[in-house]
Amino acid sequence: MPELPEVETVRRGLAPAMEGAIIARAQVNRPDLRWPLPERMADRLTGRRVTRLGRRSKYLLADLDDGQTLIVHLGMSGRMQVSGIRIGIFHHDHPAPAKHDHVVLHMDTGARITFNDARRFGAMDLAPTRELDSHWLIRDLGPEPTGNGFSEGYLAARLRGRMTPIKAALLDQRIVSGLGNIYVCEALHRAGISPLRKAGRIAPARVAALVPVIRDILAEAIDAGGSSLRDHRQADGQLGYFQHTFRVYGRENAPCPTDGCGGTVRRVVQSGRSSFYCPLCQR
DNA sequence: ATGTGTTCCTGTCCGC
DNA sequence: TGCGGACAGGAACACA
Repeated sequence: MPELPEVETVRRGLAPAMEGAIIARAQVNRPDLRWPLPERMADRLTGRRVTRLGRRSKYLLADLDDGQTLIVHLGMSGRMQVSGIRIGIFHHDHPAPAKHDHVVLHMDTGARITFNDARRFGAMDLAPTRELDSHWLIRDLGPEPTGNGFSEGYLAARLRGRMTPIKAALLDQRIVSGLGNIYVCEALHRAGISPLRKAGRIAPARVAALVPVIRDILAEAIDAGGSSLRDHRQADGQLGYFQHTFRVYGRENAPCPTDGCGGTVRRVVQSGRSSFYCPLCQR
């Protein structure tokens, strides 16, 4: 499900309920998600104060006061929802336990953080905070697309000589981390680049143009609270609304929204995943 | 090294 | 209303 904007949206919603609060009780309802959960996870979380809730790529990172960090990935269908706190004038009551509520953190403030993941492609691990950069899930990640490391020069260098389609290259988390199927489709449309084009065969000026396009689209999506198709919810349960601005994703056979283009959005499957694009204005 | 297809799991939707 | 198949926002893994 979630790509960088959805994870960042969730992080922002969870932070007020988690940062500074103590995990009074960690409820772990099954031994595994995509992989086994950490050994004795409930014991190791109980009594710990969350000092900071960060994010790297699509990973949420909850730093704890004992030098460990809880790493959380939402996979395709994962949600992290907060209850038992007041947001503005609204009080979010605790919901009834639901199917696929795999981990629940009961905070000492009365807040509750529920990790629900039907498909169980999500993951959690615990690792020393100072060793996070060398953690096997983190170490090979490319730069954050919103950061300085993701520059026109960097991207050009990473794409040079690559015969793989640009679609696959942008989905490769080692090249740039945080993009997924939706935002790659949308960014390529805005940049006028076909998802089928070989990554190493894009004119330098067009590669350069891709960088600000990706930055802008992610920033806009975060502002909109992410994109809610099936699973994504903000931490307070609200829907994101960036999906209403999709130009091509999920719009097979719709007219291309580019001014004066007149093309029709097509869907093709690339390495097992749908790509939506306009064959007229994306070359 | 690089590129591609398969796999994990559950839920939903669509056509018959 | 039921049933089968396609498809879903991710990404590790096996293999050519």
